[in-house]
Amino acid sequence: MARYHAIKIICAATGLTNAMSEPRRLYQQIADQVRSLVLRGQYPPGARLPAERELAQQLGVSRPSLREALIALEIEGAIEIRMGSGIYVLSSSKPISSGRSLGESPTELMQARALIESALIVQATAAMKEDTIELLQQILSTMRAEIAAGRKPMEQDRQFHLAIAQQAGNAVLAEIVANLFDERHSPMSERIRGRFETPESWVIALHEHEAVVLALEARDPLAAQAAMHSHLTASGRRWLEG
Amino acid sequence: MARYHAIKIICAATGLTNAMSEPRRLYQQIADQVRSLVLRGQYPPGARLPAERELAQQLGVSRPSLREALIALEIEGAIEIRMGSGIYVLSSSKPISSGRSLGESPTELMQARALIESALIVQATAAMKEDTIELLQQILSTMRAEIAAGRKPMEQDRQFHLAIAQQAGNAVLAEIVANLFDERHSPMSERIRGRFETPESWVIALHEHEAVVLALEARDPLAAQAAMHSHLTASGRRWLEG
DNA sequence: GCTCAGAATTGGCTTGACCAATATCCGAGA
DNA sequence: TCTCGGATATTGGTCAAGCCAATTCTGAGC
Repeated sequence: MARYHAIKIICAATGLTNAMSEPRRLYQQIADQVRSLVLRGQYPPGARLPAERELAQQLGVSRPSLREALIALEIEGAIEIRMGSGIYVLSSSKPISSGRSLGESPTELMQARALIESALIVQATAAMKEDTIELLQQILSTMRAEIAAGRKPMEQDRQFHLAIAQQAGNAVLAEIVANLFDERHSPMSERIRGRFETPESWVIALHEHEAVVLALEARDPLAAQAAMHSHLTASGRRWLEG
Repeated sequence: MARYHAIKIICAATGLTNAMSEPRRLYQQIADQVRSLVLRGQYPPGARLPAERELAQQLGVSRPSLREALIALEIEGAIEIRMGSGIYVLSSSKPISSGRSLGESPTELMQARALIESALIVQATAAMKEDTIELLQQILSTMRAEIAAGRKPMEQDRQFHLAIAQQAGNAVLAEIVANLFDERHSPMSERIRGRFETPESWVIALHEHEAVVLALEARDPLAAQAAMHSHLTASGRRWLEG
């Protein structure tokens, strides 16, 4: 009884409906709620959140469920829980304490990709073969079809970046590029991802990919580097800001 | 009552005493327990863990506490929880850059390091703090002493590259740099290494490191990039050709 | 004004229960 | 004998209420 009530409240506040959103676990929804409270500036860094009992009641959920969400946020590094004292918002910038390398920030992940793939594509341009360019164009073609069909061309995206990396002829770098790409879909990252995967954002991403291929066709290393760097930084922004 | 019993059991199994170990939260201790069960091979990737109720009883803790630990492990990507089905062990999450293939090609490994660290040091130069430069000089100083004493300043070498990587302020990139460095000491790589580690070659490497620091002191990104790239390619040559 | 003990607050953890999703089993029908 | 479908058991998801422990607050006594 109370449960359905709570979910309804949460979904309404999040702008989701029960029907379309795949039923995420309650603690994830609660974590989103609390995160948005913080991001909304209602609780600035250093501030203390309401007590667990109160916050649970305020969100219409039970205390154990709230606690699960708080643990998730604690692992992310968004809050700090001090026994007997309260729940405190940490500064969004990475806490000095570190240690928890688990909380890899999406920002840093995309920065790393931008740095590595930008440098890589310079070498790849020099070694670029006609075959590879055709492959890239074919990937883009499939990407267009997927978008038109309302699907997410995630796999094509991966192939695109991997094909370029492989063209540089260094298996170590290619593996790093692949791993960094896949990292975006780790459980951690999935959770943080907002509603960034709209059809519109994929269209924009498609155009950025096309710009990269154009530079490659022209055998222009610097243009390719600029296009790739621009794509990955923009992609990171979309990912985070929705 | 039951609670103290549980903590005692856990601490005994973990080899900790209540007195000396700062009392970590229970869910963290439980997560460690489960993690060790998995690492011990008792539950290989893909295997299903006991049900929550059973596992909780087995570890001597309550179900909510166990659930908190499972959520932490789920976020880490160590396990997957499927509603109504069970808790499954995921393939051990790989570090961002690792894997057996890395060590198999020393040439490519050093090329990758050259590309990444060269790009990285450009950003690091901009963010370089006086403290870090002093740290680097201190590392070089120790390096000189080690060489003079006839030892191999391997650890100082590692610290040097890591300190620069960390200065760029990106944990993901820093981790990659560290992993690539360590990769050189994999069994495979060790075997390939020739006479590389003569005192003379270490002296040359020391001078290359000094050139990097000089460029950093001058706040000259391009010079730093050139020095780092030159160092790593030369280092790769020495490693292979002896 | 300061100190310190006790009360109030707050997180930590447990017990017990019910709901919902999934898996399993077993019998009816082909 | 095999297959299919539904009843049943298993398993995760969530809630309610309560007690313990750490911290903070309060006020009496100095």
